[in-house]
Amino acid sequence: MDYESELNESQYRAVTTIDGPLLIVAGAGTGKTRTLVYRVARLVETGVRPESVLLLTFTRRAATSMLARAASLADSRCQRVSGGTFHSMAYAVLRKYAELAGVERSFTVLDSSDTEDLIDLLRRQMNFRGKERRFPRKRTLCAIFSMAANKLMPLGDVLKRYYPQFAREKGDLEQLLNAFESYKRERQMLTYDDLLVRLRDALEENQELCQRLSEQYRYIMVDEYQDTNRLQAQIVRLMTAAHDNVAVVGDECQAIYSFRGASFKNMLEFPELFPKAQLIKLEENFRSSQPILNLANEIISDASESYAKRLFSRMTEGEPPMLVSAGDENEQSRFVAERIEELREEGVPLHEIAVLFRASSHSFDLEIELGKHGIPFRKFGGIKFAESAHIKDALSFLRVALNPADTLSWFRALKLIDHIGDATVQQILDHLGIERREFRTVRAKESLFNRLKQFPARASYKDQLIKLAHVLRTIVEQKSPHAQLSTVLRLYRPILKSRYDDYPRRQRDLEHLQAIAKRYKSAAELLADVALDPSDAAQRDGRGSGYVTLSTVHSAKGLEWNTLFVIWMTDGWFPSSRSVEEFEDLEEERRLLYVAATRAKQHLYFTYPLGAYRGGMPDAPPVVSRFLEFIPDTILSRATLM
DNA sequence: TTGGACCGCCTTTTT
DNA sequence: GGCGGTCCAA
Ligand SMILES: Nc1ncnc2c1ncn2[C@@H]1O[C@H](COP(=O)(O)OP(=O)(O)OP(=O)(O)O)[C@@H](O)[C@H]1O
Repeated sequence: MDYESELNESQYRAVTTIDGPLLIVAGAGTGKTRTLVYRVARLVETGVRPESVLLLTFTRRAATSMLARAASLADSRCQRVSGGTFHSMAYAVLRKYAELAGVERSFTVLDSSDTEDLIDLLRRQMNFRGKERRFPRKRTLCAIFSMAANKLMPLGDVLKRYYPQFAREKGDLEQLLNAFESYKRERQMLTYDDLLVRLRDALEENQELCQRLSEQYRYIMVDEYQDTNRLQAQIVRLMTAAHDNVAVVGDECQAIYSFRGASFKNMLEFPELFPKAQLIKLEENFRSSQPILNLANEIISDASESYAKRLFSRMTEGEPPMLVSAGDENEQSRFVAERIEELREEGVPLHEIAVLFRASSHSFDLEIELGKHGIPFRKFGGIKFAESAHIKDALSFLRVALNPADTLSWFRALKLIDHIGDATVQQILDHLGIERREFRTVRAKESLFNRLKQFPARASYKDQLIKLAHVLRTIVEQKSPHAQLSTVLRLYRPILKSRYDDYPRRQRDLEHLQAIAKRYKSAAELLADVALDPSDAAQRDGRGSGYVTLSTVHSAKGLEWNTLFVIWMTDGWFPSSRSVEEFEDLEEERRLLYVAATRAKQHLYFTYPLGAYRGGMPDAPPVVSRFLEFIPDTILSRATLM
């Protein structure tokens, strides 16, 4: 391939600078992703073993599509390059080198709702209630603990800095954290954060592992480096100990994940971690027309911590972005739907159109309206398939069968039976001796599940409990996750119907889950994939092109569309009213809007409803987002729907 | 011990 | 409009 004609001069330099540490700093749409794709292709073409190249991205979806592009551009061997998120890579490494890393190979991955449930369970057991003071709720607890892990900060510092209102609970929180950590360790459960922490610890403590990993991965690339955290930076440093071959790309203006412990300071600190680092800047935007970039520059130039970059493009022609005020929410939805219909008639393919919003619930009304207009759409972000209750219910049986020490899943499965609550589950687990023994072999598991039938059960739930025991026994013997799910569903379907009014929808989800399960040979793989990728696993199939994309701005990162709508540009919604108090939070909202605006290639609309609607800023009439309010008409034209 | 009724608080972004 | 906590009947 002729790399020089496909890339501009600095991109070409980034692609051909192969050895040693490299920091690529670049604005939106300047070809960072393209550069990484070509860099992968180039490495493979010059004879580097594809398996020794590692591409770390923000979602697994991004990695898959980048590798597919590299393969189609150059060499099909690019498909064999290792790609994924830090978390999926950590999972793979911990499984592969379980002994060296000091974990059981059969460890369970807890997704965020499992983690919340576990913390809730422990909090209740430790009984912090009854106190006058308010104790943080489970979501907040997870966020606090996660922040400490990802920012490498002691709990006390996290409290002082981000949660001063709970600083007085430090003692109790530390106690809870300790209980949480030992509970997970005893049962070989790893949260998302643990995947990274345990990998880091293993790399630090075990020279051999460190050595073997740096040999396995000779060339490492990290996309979206501005949204990595310090823990991830440590991992990158340790994994490249033997060769320093690492290229990271990022844009400080697009840092939008600080709520998850990420910090764009990683970009600034990269040269300290890798003193030999070369710096390459990409400046020309290839995505958007200049009028769109003018608006983006305007949004970000108001930033109080002024970023020096200004985006420019050779596509100087184009209409300026438009700000449209609607009477109420539904008028906003109708405007978007009707405009999409017009575009469709003009021949714009639906996959070149997207609607973005700050929070996933903001699109509910639009979803109904698009339905009425017969416009197919797909939604990204928000509630995840794998985190809905019915999917977790069904999978909890597979988890128990795989790892009977997974008490969390026992609670979930047993409590599906009427008249069994927390107390009864605990009695059952005591009866089974779950906490004391190990159950690895099929034999041991079978006799365990048989013992379930001998539990002195009350008449009110005895029959159901025996059925459940039978289901568990059966699925231990079954190999394929598809067959196992069929067994589970025989028990679970009636329960589903009695519990949920909207069971037809949920039943369809379960059928979908079964279809997904067909792709897997073992329950362990299925469960890991579902946990590591709670939304994608369900959406991987059928990447058709005949639909409009609806997405949170966060999930739209790195993507681009010809025509873009950003809805709910009402102050209090975007920026979110919860982020306007703290300066740093507000700046992150601004960067978020910058990310949104720079997704558009040619047409960009912002809409906001004027009609009174509760929420956002209570008791105040809705006004347009402070980020757009004072932008001159020449840069952002205005229209009102009537 | 479970589960239903009631009340008050909070409401985001994701691996 | 949902979730978490509390109170009470069965
Ligand atoms: N040298 C080039 N010649 C032609 N088109 C290019 C070139 N570089 C990038 N592009 C195109 O510009 C668009 C933006 O590129 P890309 O997605 O790689 O940018 P990015 O820096 O990753 O963007 P962002 O950070 O905003 O997600 C893509 O459509 C890409 O194909």
